[in-house]
Amino acid sequence: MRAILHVDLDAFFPAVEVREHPELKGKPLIVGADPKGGKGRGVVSSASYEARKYGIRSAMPISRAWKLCPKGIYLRPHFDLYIKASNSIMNILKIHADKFEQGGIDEAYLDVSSQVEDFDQAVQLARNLMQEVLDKENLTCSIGVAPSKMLAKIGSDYRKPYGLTAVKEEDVKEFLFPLKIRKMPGVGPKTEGRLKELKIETIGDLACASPQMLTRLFGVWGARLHEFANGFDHSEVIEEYETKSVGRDTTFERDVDDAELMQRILDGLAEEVHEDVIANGFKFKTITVKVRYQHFDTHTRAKSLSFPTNDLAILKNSALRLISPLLRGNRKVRLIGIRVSNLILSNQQSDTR
DNA sequence: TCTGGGGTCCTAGGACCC
DNA sequence: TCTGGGGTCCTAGGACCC
Repeated sequence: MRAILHVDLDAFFPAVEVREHPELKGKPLIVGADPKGGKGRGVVSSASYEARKYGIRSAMPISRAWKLCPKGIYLRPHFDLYIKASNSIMNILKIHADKFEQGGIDEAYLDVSSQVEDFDQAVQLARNLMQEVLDKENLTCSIGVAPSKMLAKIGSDYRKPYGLTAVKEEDVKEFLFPLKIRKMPGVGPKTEGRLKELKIETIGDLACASPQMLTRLFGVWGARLHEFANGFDHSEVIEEYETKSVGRDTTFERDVDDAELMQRILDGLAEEVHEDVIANGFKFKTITVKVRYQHFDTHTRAKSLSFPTNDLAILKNSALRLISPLLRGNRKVRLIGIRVSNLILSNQQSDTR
């Protein structure tokens, strides 16, 4: 029997802020960009449940959040605090898992198959974990218990906050089919729109759709969607991921057309990326720059070197050469960024590719 | 409503090699 | 003279996740 837990911390950033400042408890709290009286540029990172009552959600423009709830308490994120709290909690969870995979700052998958004799014991383990995290860290989480990662993830979201949802093998279809397609991990706004045009609204509709048609329209992803909808997901809890790329980008407070300013900012971003690369012992072969113009159309330019390097001067020069053509033509620029990929560990010899 | 910053994965065309 | 097929790498763009 396979038993997977997905643990998801409830409104994590605001919850940590409340823990540090108990007087904030019960207030509509919005962690994200500076709203600047409704003129701010940026988005909501995370909103407390009280703020969600006003319709405020993660990734919503902060200016819109301000209109919905001008009296809310708006905080800049304190990532150092969140990372510390996250690490403590992950260390608690890890102990109870055969295999452990962190899926972000506020969530993790645990394969607990050999820790339990049956499904009911897995549910009890989840219950104990929720209690242990609350006792030790004074933060709440929600957990999904299921035979697969995908179902566990949908489960953890099903009864938030401080909710436990267990989906047994024999109940999979009954649980899954009535859900909206958007609940499926990997179905975002675009895929939702395309599926709705095909009159596919629920996971049950998706399960009954022709897999050939889904593959034609969505490629390999379409085939997986169909399998997921029918409850098939054999993906494993992966202990270690390797970093594939390192990058930095920045959005200007106002759209700019000053090429010299942009060059200085790009140099600064290159220095930050370089620091990260050195700290992790990487070399890189590919450099990619990104420019987002005034109305959000975004372009990238990439160049692969014939050799891996970690040299800052090469990084800066390459980035400048790549970005220059994108900055001609006096278009106002909203964002610039730089990323390196094709990484190898710098203590390895160079022709590893 | 007007869209952050950190990433991952997929697609598709073209170059190039055997 | 009128054009194969498989594999890999590169580049640009797009969808998605937290």
